[in-house]
Amino acid sequence: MAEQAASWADDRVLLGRTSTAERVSDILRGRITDGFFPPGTRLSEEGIGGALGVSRNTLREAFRLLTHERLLVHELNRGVFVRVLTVEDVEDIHRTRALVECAVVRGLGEPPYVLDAMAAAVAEGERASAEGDWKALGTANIHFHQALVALAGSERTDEVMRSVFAELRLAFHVVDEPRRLHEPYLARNRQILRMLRDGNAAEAERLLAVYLQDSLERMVEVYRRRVGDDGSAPG
Amino acid sequence: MAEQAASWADDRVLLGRTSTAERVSDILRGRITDGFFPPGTRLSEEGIGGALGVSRNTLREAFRLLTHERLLVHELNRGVFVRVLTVEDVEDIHRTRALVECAVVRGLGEPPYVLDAMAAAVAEGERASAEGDWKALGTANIHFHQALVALAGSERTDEVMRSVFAELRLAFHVVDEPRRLHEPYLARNRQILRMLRDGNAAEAERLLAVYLQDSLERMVEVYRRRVGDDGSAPG
DNA sequence: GCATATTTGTCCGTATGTATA
DNA sequence: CTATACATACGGACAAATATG
Repeated sequence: MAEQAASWADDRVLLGRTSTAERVSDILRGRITDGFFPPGTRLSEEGIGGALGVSRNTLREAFRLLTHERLLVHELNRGVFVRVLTVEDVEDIHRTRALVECAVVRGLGEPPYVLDAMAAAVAEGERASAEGDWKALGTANIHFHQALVALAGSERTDEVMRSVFAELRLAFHVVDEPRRLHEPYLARNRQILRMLRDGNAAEAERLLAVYLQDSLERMVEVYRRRVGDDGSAPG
Repeated sequence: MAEQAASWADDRVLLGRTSTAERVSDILRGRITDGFFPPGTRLSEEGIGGALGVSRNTLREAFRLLTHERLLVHELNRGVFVRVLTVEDVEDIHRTRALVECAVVRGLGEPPYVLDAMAAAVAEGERASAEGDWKALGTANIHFHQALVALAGSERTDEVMRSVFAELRLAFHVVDEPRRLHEPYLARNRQILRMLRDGNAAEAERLLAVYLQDSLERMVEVYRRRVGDDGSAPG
């Protein structure tokens, strides 16, 4: 434990800029989005703090950060848990996505557009699909939509949606049927990209709206089977 | 100081539900949006903690909450400051508003719409204007647009935009010409509300887009004079 | 440039309150 | 109802960084 603390200090000297709490939250965020801490898991202060060699106060700061990213829920005097999304959450996430993503496409100016990041995400998805790595395919799909949002050129919008997409990943870990959930959308992403390349933003927007509607329906269907209507959420 | 701590404890017994850090952050948020702590102010741990009768650890948690709401900026080993928005921030805020608010109006279904909250905000603005309370008029304008966003019925979108509007208020405190900044928009809000009442969402969206564009231009113009192009931001 | 005082970053120990077995 | 486990919040301590003279 003391040795761990020493290595932390070394890191700080090396890269200097971030606080201990931020680095702890980075680690935990990775564990959560990777599914190592599945939704519903309780993160005890003593357990995690001991394992990572940081004090409770520092760890609590990291918890606060992740709570505000909606990845953890904090129940007074009970502790923090990895968030379990309800069906209503999933629906609201898709509402927000539809609102923002379609507005981004509609707000595009004159073609041509800078589509490198979206093309890269499609390629990433094709690689993952060829290797049968469905979890990676889900990640690639999210990258595609993040790149789409980035076309708006708004830092705030990017950040907001990054957090929404992180929530979406929580839902992925609950249903855990990655192939059925992600494979059908690779072709659709490719199609949307093609429309944008052709400068046909209107058709791209239409495809995107249908895409999101379908995705929501399939998600809700599978989700209901898995967790029941109440979502068995702690809150 | 000890007496203050005792009163805190009493409060907790009374209303029971929220943590101390949350209540502290509520107080500080009020001080910031009221302009009591203007942008650029440094909030010392000792000073604030002593005044409010809470420990440093608790206060730091409150700071974290407000930092994630973008109201404070945290500089390593230097402390927390009330955020000073740059011109780029103001532009990005308006980009986000245009994207979301216009998308909300476009996404409205069949009329009639539930416009009570928007009507109440207009009435609030008329009252403030009649009394010459321009700060309150600015608040009423924000309430109008929050109510507009709420028409989408998305909890996440509401929360996201609440934070964006809180940032906007920071900019208000920098320019500090409240009448010039807020008075022209009361009539426009009334007009948008009328269009929605008539079920003419398309025209309402057009008016809204023009509104936001004008508002941004005026804001940037006044803002540049006040803080210079760099925004004199700490970060 | 240097020495000092101030402030933050991190951690610990502990008393109290709350939830649960 | 009691006992246990845990979270909340406080105060103190020391190192490290920053600000000040």
